[in-house]
Amino acid sequence: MRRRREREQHILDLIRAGEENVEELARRLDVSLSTVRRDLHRLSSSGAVTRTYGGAILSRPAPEATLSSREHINLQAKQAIAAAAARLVEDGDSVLLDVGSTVEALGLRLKDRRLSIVTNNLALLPVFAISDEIALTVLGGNVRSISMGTFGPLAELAVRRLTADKLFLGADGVVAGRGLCEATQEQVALKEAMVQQAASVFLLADASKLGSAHQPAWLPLNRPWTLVTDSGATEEQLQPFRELPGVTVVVASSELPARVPAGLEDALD
Amino acid sequence: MRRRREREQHILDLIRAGEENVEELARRLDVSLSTVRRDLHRLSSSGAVTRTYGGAILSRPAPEATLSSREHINLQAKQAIAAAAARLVEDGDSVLLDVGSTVEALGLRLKDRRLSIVTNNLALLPVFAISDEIALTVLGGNVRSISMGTFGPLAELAVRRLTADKLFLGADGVVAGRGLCEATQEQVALKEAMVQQAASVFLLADASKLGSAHQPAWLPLNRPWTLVTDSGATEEQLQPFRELPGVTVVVASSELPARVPAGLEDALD
DNA sequence: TCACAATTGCGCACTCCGCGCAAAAATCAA
DNA sequence: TTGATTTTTGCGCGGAGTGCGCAATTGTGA
Repeated sequence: MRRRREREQHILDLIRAGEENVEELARRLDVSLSTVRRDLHRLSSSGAVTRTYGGAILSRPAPEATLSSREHINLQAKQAIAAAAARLVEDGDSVLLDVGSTVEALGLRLKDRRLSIVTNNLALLPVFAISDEIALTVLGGNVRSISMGTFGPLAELAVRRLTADKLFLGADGVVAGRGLCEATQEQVALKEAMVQQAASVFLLADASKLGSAHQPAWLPLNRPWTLVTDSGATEEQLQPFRELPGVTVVVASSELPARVPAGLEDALD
Repeated sequence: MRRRREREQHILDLIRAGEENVEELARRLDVSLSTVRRDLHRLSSSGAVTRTYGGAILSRPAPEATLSSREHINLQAKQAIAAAAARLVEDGDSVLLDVGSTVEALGLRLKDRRLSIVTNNLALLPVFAISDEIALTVLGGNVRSISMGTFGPLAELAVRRLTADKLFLGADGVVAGRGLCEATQEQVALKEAMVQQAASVFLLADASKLGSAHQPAWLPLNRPWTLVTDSGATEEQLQPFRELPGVTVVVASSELPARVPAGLEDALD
């Protein structure tokens, strides 16, 4: 019976067109309340809608969920790195942001600053788009939904038309003397183009990435750059980087997670 | 009694940290169910949360709202146009999508198809990114948060490297013989580049746009194209377009909201 | 300390939800 | 076409969640 499928699609449309209550939906579709409830139950268990008391609304889009699952790995370390990196950015800077959850954490901390931002990180677009203090440019290209970023020839073409004061890179792994590694050559090619266009290069990598060489595509960093990592890194991990000429190492202390500063509570009203 | 304010903040935090039900909230805060319900009622009427059956979730952030407010203008007409336009797309097509709420409505209907999609419409990215049947390319450029799209030299540069079978354009106004108009030259310049790269051009415009010339930047359409509009258009509005050589007029009937074309239901799985 | 206002907890009537069951409709096979 | 099977639908019921009135409690200011 394909009527049910049609009806569920119809229900979705009606909900999209302004939140409707169960009674209204039943009247519009000329079916019983039970049927609407059953359909809504199906739609809500498939994640398309969220039930409310007496109705339903559209669920927020899925990307949130997939993002947040990755976000939660080494959350504290990433936040500490992001906080340290945010302190390296000055108002008025033009900043180039790569993909990766650590860079995303940095992006969230930059959203209220006055900056010129260029990125291929699609997850950050809604964050910056709200601000009118930020001049936002997005690199085009093919969208890889896993990493929520753009890559490929179009992205490289675009980045070569730009320059930036500061580049913040993510990586799957980083090894002193060999550079950083990623899963595909495509990702590396774009990072390489980015590196060429930036005055300063910062690599954000938590302790688990240091010395990790589990990916096949490599980008050597034959220029001065700064490694920003967290206090979970051992001295054995850090030493090789400290010895490299041109490399600066910044260790972010991951003491306390985000606490609202005293005296700010009133501003929340 | 400032305890209530504190408690409401606490409730918000708890909801933020994963959807909680009323019973759970009451237990955590060590207050009665009534109190939690009263607080939730306040929070929901102030728009901070949305009540669900037995609990509450965070309301979606404001940007959605501003989008949907635009979305709701002539909703039925836009949906009818989108439905008609969706029937013009065949599986396997490479499709170029412009910005605009009508084009967004079309995008939502294409999300489960097998297509190659190129767009500067940032609002559609989360829609397509979920699908693995869609090869998605985004045009880069400067982000205009009002229209949630990318524009400027980078976008034009990127689009000139691509071609598409079908282009679906939005517009602020369209006048027979003069073409379409937009608020800025930047928007028009990108549309012009798009038109040059597409084999077929479709302009999606509801009746309120036909004959409307309230914007200063114009793009003449000196090539065959198709106007897709809704049944709200009068014959006086349509006649000038019908008389133009090379222009096809499609009037979408806005009788019933959104019906999936027969034979497509299986593709929705 | 006392009066007043705000807040809280509880009971109650009401609404909404999910489930079981039987009728109706659609699908399939012969 | 006919009949058996599966799916869907509508209805009634018990249970869960909600909002409201009322009384008790707690905080506030004179």
